Amino acid sequence: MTPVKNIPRHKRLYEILRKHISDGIYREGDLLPSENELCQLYGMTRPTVRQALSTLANDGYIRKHQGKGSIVHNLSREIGILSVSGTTSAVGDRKLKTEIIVKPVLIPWPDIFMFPLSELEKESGCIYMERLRLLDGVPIFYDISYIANLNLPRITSRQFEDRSLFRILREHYHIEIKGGEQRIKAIPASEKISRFLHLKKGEPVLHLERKLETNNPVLFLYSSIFCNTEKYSIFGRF
Amino acid sequence: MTPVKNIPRHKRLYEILRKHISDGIYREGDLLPSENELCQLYGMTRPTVRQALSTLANDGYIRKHQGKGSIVHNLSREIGILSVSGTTSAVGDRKLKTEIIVKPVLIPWPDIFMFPLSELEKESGCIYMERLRLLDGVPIFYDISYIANLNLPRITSRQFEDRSLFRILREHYHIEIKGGEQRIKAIPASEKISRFLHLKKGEPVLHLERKLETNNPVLFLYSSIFCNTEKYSIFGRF
DNA sequence: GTAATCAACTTGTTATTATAAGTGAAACTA
DNA sequence: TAGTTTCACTTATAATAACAAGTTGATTAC
Repeated sequence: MTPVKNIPRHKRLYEILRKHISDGIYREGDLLPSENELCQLYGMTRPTVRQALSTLANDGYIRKHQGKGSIVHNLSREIGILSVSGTTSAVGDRKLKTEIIVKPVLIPWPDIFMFPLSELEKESGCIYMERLRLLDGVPIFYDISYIANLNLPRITSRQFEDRSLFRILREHYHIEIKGGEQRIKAIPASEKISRFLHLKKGEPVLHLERKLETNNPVLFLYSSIFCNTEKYSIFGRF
Repeated sequence: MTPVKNIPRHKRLYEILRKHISDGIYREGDLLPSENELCQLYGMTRPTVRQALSTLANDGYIRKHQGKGSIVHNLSREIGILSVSGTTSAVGDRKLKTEIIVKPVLIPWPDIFMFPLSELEKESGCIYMERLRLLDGVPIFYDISYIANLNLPRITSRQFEDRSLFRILREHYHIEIKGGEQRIKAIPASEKISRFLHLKKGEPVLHLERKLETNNPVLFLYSSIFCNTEKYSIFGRF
């Protein structure tokens, strides 16, 4: 199997440029090479290049200006979980450490769940886990994940310590996140949450309920995330 | 002045389809006409149609499936201020009533501001206003807006009651929102905020700090928004 | 009846070509 | 000098073409 070269060219260019931006080869405010230059550089035609640039712009890495060029716009490095977009999650994984609180277990779905579930999902049961994510040692996210138990053999016995859940799903099960929806609220911290996030009970906590869609049209990831936004903000772009 | 027909075809198709989805002509789960059918229907070629569909997909109105078609995905009707994208704001303006608390006034910028300001902005002063936005009579948003006083004659004397700020800027000043960034936090309600949002002091409030970019590269809109998320959530898609 | 195959449909990818429109700086004019 | 025009460059829009790849349902073979 040669899974390498089947990636479309515009996606490959997207990844190259995104990496260059992340790595600082192109820096904030820089003008990217013009579309025609990119065509020459990477041996593609303009529609292909434009598709890559359009995705980059959509993900907030660049901003396009007619008559001027594409300007790098990478100042998003707060906590970017709002944008999972694209093939790789835009989170700065570097300093974000993950602690498993409840290892993946197979349980029945909760009676009342934050999103409606399909029959198929209900039947197959739910893989459940709880994780705490720390930034520079400070607990920031308390993350409760739910996944339907659909064609995910041995997932409950995998090592989640360092790798992100997304990466495991991609590398072992060829599951890619395609998009999703979320609800955001400000709520008072419960006893449990306040303990994990080092807050007083009742203090404001950001609560996200997310449903992520995958390339498998019947498989969704659900998560309920509690954020301590005392020191950090959630950052988003649109 | 004939500002009508200069709108590109893909944008026009985008607006048509978006309206049809909003109006319920195409309903949740429906399959949109195929790309080739849309070509025939509206007399366009496939790249043009595809661009419109791509924007729709990006804004969350449809979801595309290779080999299958484009499926309407309109279940976003919570409070969609997270996505300003496109030519019109995706907010359900219908039931959202606006109350002016502080009419637009020209003031100097606050000494400490939530975003860094350019010299040009600092010099020109700041148009300031406060608005309360109610959904079905319940106060949901407390909205503090800041705009640099750049080529916006007579804006402090305009009627903001019903129309949205965005619409006024578009219709009178040809200013379009192109994108932006925002920070989200959960904070305890201050005395003032709790009064306006009908909450107790200290109760959790969602706080958004937004910087919106416009088609004028030196003009930005800033706003600080406090949301009562007790009954409603902020809804987003990605 | 069941399973495999195929055909007709869908969107995805890519190349080619042409023209429009915005930007910015150099050249030109008053 | 100050203002204007022009030009070379950028991205935006749009049509045309061909083939790849995923989906679905009907047909066929067993």
